[in-house]
Amino acid sequence: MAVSLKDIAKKAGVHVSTVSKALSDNAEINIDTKRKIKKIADELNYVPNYRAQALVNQKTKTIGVVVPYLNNFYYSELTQAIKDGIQEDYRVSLYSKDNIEEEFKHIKAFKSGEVDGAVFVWAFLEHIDEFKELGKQIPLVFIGNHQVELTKAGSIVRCDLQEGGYQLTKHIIELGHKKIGYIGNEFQRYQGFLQAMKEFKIPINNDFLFLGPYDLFEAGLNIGKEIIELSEKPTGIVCINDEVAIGAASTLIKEGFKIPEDISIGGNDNTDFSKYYNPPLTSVRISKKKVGLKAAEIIKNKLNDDIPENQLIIYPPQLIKRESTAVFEN
Amino acid sequence: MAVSLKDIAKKAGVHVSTVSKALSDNAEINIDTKRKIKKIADELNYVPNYRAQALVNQKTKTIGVVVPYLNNFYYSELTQAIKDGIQEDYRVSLYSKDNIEEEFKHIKAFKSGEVDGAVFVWAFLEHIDEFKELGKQIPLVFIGNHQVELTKAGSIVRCDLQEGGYQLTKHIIELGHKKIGYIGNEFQRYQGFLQAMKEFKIPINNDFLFLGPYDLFEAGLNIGKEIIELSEKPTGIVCINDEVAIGAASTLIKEGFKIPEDISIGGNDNTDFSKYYNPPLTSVRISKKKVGLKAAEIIKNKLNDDIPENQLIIYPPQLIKRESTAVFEN
DNA sequence: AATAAAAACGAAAACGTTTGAGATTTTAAT
DNA sequence: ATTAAAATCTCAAACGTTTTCGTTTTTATT
Repeated sequence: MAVSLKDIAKKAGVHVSTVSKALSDNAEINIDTKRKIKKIADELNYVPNYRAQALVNQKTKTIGVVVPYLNNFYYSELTQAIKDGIQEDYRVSLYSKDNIEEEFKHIKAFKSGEVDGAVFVWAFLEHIDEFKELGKQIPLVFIGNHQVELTKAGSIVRCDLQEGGYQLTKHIIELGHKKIGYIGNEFQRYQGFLQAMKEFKIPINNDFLFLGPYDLFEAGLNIGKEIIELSEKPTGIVCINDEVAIGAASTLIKEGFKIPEDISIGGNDNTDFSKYYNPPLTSVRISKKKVGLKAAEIIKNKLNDDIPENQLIIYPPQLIKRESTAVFEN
Repeated sequence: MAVSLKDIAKKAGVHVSTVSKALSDNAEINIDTKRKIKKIADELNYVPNYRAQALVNQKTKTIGVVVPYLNNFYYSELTQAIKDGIQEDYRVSLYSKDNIEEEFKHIKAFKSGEVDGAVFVWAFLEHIDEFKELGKQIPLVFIGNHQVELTKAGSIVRCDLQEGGYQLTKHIIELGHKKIGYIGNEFQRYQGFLQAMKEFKIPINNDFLFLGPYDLFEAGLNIGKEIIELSEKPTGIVCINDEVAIGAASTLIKEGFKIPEDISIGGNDNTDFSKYYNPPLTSVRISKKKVGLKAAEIIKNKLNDDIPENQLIIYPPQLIKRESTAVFEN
């Protein structure tokens, strides 16, 4: 069906290897022969067979990107950034994972050589041994993970989420709030929250803590309902991300609460829409773009045999104060 | 490095072909031999070489998905849906395109056999000839496009955007608005807008028309500023999508306008966050999930040689009335 | 016990490239 | 004109599978 080197060779009256070399501008082929061969290739609309090239070159020219899912601003922006950094030189294969087993499946697939390198977003630490093994075969980059152990398998690129959680909490404390809640379960950010609370000696009320795998609008919406039920309510809330913050805000607003007058709410990730929300959402910016591009850069460098040692790169977060947080007026 | 069939064969004292057959449970291999070979393969941690399989089977087990970009709810939700429909059986390679040339590059790459099938989201009609050619090689699905001509190259799955634009406009008209604006440039939706305006004999004021490639928050924000500058302002605005609607709303709200009391705004796509916005955004639901899953299903069916004819599938839209649109009070 | 049939395995080609070594031709140097 | 060197091309192996066909061994049939 598709035209191959053989077809060109036949038409040009030369050997396949000559054609191959001519098309790759090999110096040992006569310039006239090259011209002739290229012309025929053009006429026949020749495109090299990807599968054959992959086999003989031992490369698929593909980078695998394993990400939980896409319909979430944090992940989609990050994924886009990784892609932007890679697309010129490599194809990007996308793999989502709802659970540990799916990630394991992908690791195994990668061992079969279907990608030249891989980026894991929030990898499961349970796979540390598999990662170490895979890391010997192809370059790996982990995004988000804070476990230094992973540098034995690949490089790590992340933002300082603890510092982000700390800054946001501190900001709310400095606005005069004493009754502060937390929604979500990301370890580092929660540590930052605790750090600030401890530093400023703010007592922690367990009723204000909603620790769980909450990261969607709907989760925020539901927690908002729970907050409304509380007899004593927090006046400031630190949310694991912007979706949860907006989900919670939407419930509170619907029930007549004013933000920030009645309750201050802060998000995380500074996703695109946070500044367009009503009110514009205070959030912690983590450079998804920088992180994604850096991950791409590291992978590409490793594939070019530069910088063989694994790196650990941490970007600082930045608190973006907007109008969803305000001074606590008694 | 990686262990191959040859390694297993050597250890088992049999021929490679025997190993290959044994591992694929071919009936002509003795059950004991199979057991023995499988055990050795297990011990050696064998995984079949993807690249070799791709070459000999003439299949990459990969579907290419070409989408403008990801950091936009419409595209990311759609892409996720396509992936969900495909992932079990095929890998998903993602290709973004900022412009025509990039799409052309992808088409050419697909001709080289790097994917077994492809989904194009909002394909450029300029490539119709290339699509027809590629369509002979691998199954194609186009999402969003309304040009029937494309069915000569592949199947089309889309929502009835004109009907959506019509319904939304009609809804705003029926709320009593006479001064109605439009932001965006999608052909079908704009046709729906015009259709409703004509049907209800509402005069069109060119000052209220903002026709351009606007589909991001920021574009909406900027148009919002332009609207504020107008001496006579529209009281109802139909937006090409939710991002533009929210961008425009954010400016208007910032400048003291009340939504919907002063201006009604309607979006399109019914993206996840529209119902969480303040106020919750009236929007037109188009089933990104249904569309994505259907596209996946069609591709898979074609690869299984079922339903060889190209299809044209159109899903109806659904107007979701929320609180960003209200009766026009003079 | 002889023959046919079935079962189990091996040999080799094929997929379409790339690449290093070898063969041939041309050019340069004496 | 002879030889060396350079240029140009061909050969063949290799990448790691799958698969068809052929060969050998085992089992069944009379």
